[in-house]
Amino acid sequence: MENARELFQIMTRRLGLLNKNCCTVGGCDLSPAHSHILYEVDRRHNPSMQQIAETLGTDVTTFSRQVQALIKMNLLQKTPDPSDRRVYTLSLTVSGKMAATTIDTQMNAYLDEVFSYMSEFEQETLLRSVKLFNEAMGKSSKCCAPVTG
Amino acid sequence: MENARELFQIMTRRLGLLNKNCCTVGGCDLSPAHSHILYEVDRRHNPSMQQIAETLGTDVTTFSRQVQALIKMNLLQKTPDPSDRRVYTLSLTVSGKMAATTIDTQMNAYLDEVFSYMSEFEQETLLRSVKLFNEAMGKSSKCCAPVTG
DNA sequence: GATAATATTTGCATAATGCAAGTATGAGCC
DNA sequence: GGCTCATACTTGCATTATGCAAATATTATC
Repeated sequence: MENARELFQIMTRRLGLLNKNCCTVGGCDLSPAHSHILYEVDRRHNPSMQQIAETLGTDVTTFSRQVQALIKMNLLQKTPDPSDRRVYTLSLTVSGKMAATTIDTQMNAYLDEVFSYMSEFEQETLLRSVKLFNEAMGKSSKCCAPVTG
Repeated sequence: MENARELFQIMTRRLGLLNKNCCTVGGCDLSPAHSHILYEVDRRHNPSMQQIAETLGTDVTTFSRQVQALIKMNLLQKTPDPSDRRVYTLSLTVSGKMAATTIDTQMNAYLDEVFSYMSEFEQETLLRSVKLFNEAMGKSSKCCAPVTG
């Protein structure tokens, strides 16, 4: 396990599995895709549908349907933007906010458990490194460019 | 962007998009799922179907069909295990090996580009940290346990 | 040699995806 | 104002992906 790609491949695979497992929230069984949407809407301020879809790299039509599903589950709200009536603004319902928080807590709990196998110093180094890595990816123009954050 | 989950969420999203983009290899347009299979078969020695499916966290029946698709694309081979005829052993064809290598190269090239926005020291620290993190996840019993490597 | 366990495949029903086309609103220009 | 074009979002439709239950074939157990 020497080259960079290898390390990241294994890591993302594991985190992906984690994502699958951590999405069961109070009866509702959220797919990773749905969980990602809640996460992203939560961290933004009244984003439009298009913005979130682009950020997540999802086709808008697929995204439209995912949003419909989340609305039906009473986790998401769609509000028409008064300044441009073509646009819909997304926000979490109370249940949606709760679901997002629960998922976040579960994920962090799992990460804490993993961190227990690392020293304090190693943890901090890891988080600092990932932060720098994210920033570097943000600067890169090659691909994955639409992802902000 | 302060808690651990947040950092990893953003990172995996970006790397996921990268995976999507990097899978176009010589005409063949591989899905991330297919690419993961090639990757995993490549790094193992004649694994069984079950082993790979479990490692990737995929249902065996879904996996069986993914394998069929890759065989049809002439990237993968299925050989009956002489010592247990229930078992099929997977291996890459020459084209499959080539595809896997190409993807690996593309991914590493992209990562190199990203690394250009980081200092030598930061890169090394990142890779060392991720390695430790992977090992820690391997030790964790909570979830994602089946993933070896 | 009968029964249980394992590895893989197929049937089937469901869900996810994305392109093309449709609707509704806004912007630019005469 | 009114025509044309661009934009934000939704629906039709065909394709693909998914997973459970059941089938098949082989091996292990007793």
